[in-house]
Amino acid sequence: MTESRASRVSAIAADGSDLHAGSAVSAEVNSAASSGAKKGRTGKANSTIYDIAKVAGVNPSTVSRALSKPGRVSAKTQKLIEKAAAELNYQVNPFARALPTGRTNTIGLIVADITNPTFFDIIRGAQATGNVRDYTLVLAESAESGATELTVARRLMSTADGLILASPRMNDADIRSLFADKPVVVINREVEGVPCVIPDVRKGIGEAVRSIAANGHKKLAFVAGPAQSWMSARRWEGVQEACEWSGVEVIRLESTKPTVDGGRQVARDVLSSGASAVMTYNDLLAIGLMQELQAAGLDIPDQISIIGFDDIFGADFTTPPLTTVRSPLEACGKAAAARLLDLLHGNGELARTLQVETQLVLRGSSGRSPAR
Amino acid sequence: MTESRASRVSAIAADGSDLHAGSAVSAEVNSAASSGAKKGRTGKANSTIYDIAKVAGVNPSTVSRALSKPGRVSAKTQKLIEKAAAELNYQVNPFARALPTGRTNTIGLIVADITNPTFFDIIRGAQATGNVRDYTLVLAESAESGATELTVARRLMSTADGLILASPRMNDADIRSLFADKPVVVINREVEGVPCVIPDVRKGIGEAVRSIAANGHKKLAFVAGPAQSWMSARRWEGVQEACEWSGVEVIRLESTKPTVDGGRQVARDVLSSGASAVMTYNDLLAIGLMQELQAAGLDIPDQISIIGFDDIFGADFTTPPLTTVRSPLEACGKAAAARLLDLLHGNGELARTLQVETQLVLRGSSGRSPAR
DNA sequence: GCGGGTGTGGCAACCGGTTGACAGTGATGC
DNA sequence: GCATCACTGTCAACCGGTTGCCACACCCGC
Repeated sequence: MTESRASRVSAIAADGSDLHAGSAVSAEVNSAASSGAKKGRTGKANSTIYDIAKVAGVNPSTVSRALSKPGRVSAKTQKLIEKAAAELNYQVNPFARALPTGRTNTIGLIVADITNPTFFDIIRGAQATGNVRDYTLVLAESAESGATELTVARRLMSTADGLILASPRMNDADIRSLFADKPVVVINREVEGVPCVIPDVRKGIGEAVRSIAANGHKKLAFVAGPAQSWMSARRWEGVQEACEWSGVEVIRLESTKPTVDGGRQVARDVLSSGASAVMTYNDLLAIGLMQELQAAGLDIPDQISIIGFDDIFGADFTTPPLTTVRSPLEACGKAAAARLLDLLHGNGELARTLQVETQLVLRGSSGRSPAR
Repeated sequence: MTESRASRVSAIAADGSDLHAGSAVSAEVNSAASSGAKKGRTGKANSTIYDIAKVAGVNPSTVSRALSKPGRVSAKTQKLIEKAAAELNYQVNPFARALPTGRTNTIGLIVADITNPTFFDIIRGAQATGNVRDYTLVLAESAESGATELTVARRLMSTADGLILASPRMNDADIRSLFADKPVVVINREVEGVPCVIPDVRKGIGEAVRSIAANGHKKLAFVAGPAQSWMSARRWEGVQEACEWSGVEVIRLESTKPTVDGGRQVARDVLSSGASAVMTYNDLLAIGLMQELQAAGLDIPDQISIIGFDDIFGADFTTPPLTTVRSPLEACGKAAAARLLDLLHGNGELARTLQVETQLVLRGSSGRSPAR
């Protein structure tokens, strides 16, 4: 039987070791490409470049070149080999390719929590761009901890060609040390010396605060996110700045956690603050806050206006639908992947920060200040 | 236990050559584990079993065995090698391991759409279980098409040890042909001869319809999902059965697509149907429907009751929050992964269908029939 | 006709593990 | 005391591509 390739009998538990362990989810998207040969049964017996070489009557190395070094072989041989490859329904073995080259055609993406909808669109964007350029995106979760994040990043680094860090929790020095090793692109944070993609909060916030001021609100509360969040700090800065500019008084409230629950918990502080408009660090907080305020009998937006951040999936499920400052998350993911791939292919410009624009999405949860 | 460590980050690109193409997202979750050696600069220069062999003064093959064949080497040598491995901060190269064995410690999961929240919890569950057993989960997207699904499945099959198909669109024969090749587990559908994990719709539907009947509703509309959806058919059957049992009249309405938009579009039919309660194929339809009905001035649940299916993320963001029949999606993901791993390790029971229970989650969108 | 340049293909040595076959060792059995 | 056997470790041949180096052809110009 020709080489049968270790039928998946396997066995072997490969259970965990003392250190490490980890797992991964990886999403693959087809692009075009029919699988080649017709019928299903082409199944298992994958062909190799050796098979192709035999059919085409050339050396395996020539096949390898024909398939991966455009122009290295003559047009005639090229045709020959391509025909044979198609005939045998050949597909490269990614492992075999990765072994000698170290090139895996894989980029890593690390997020704090796979199920956080904020990251959803980032994943999708990065995935889409990777897809186009024939790269696999490997997604890793850091469980919201800077330490595990670094561990995970190092491990991922060993099998991926480059890394995208979305809202990383680890410190700048660690990120730079990763970057020293292989290409890295950071999303939602600015790190000196490392290419970054960040939403330009000012435009969206400016629109939001202007809208608030125009609606007659005099006092705005900002519900902050996690203390270590770079993005939360930027948003707070932006809000302060815009408020100063617009002559709106602003106060800052703290949340326990950036979730729906955290939003509920902050409702009391919001009420006692006397603000007639609220902006929250993210949409989940806004949704929780809105639920709690409505439960307390408040009418939104007639009695209090609420504006979130991000425009996540479900932000328009609420009643009234949530007004929010949209971060173009999918665009961030796309841009980050594109930069990373450029870096990998040497078109690497200097490490420069790329800003993508935010914008206010006006829906029902914000409106005129109650005539008090 | 000791050995193993299989860093299996992997992810595998399955990229390809001219044909093929595709990309993947893979999510990794750390577990515990400090990365081993202290400082950061251990960086790139990965050590190999050859390095360990030199340090420990044994043959590389002995190292290989010590690390992956428990009991094959003497305890003394084992200790020696482990010490050397730890010292060098060794991590197996997953590609090198995969090449000769064909074993990738990777399982594939195919969903129709990565951004569909229904699959979210399935992904998370499968991921969690895979993680525990030291397997990487590779997620592939089929773009809702049976044909691309098969293509993607075949490709994934070549790099994964087994496959999980969530709500597959391809036909039974194709699924069986995949199963003939490597272990496959299907979620949300029953395929003769292939292990399946499906929610037992009856319990949840029974509860829902009983609640509807108890609230005095006489006529229920069921908004169906895609024609080729196995799950939609089961739900319709379940609803019919339960309605017969409870003496509620039921009619079936068709939706254009199983999304929020589809829900909006079906609102007219719902209104003209004269039903006072509606169950929809999934939550997205329910949410869209609710929005449209509310926009038309209807009060929910006072004038019409709405019940969805799945209990996706955001189902409780609505006002009123959505009553829904929860499918334990995360449990499905976990169970499917567990079955697949059992299959891979030979503990494979016969192909049997596993049912997980559904339950009614009573929230605000359903209530008493309007006294008409 | 000869030296030099360019375009092509072959050879063989990797990449880093895995594994079947086998040899050396010591223990055990009779 | 010798054959048997279980236990350990080594040897070497893979897995399937990639790539540096070289050889051979062929074309060119002089």
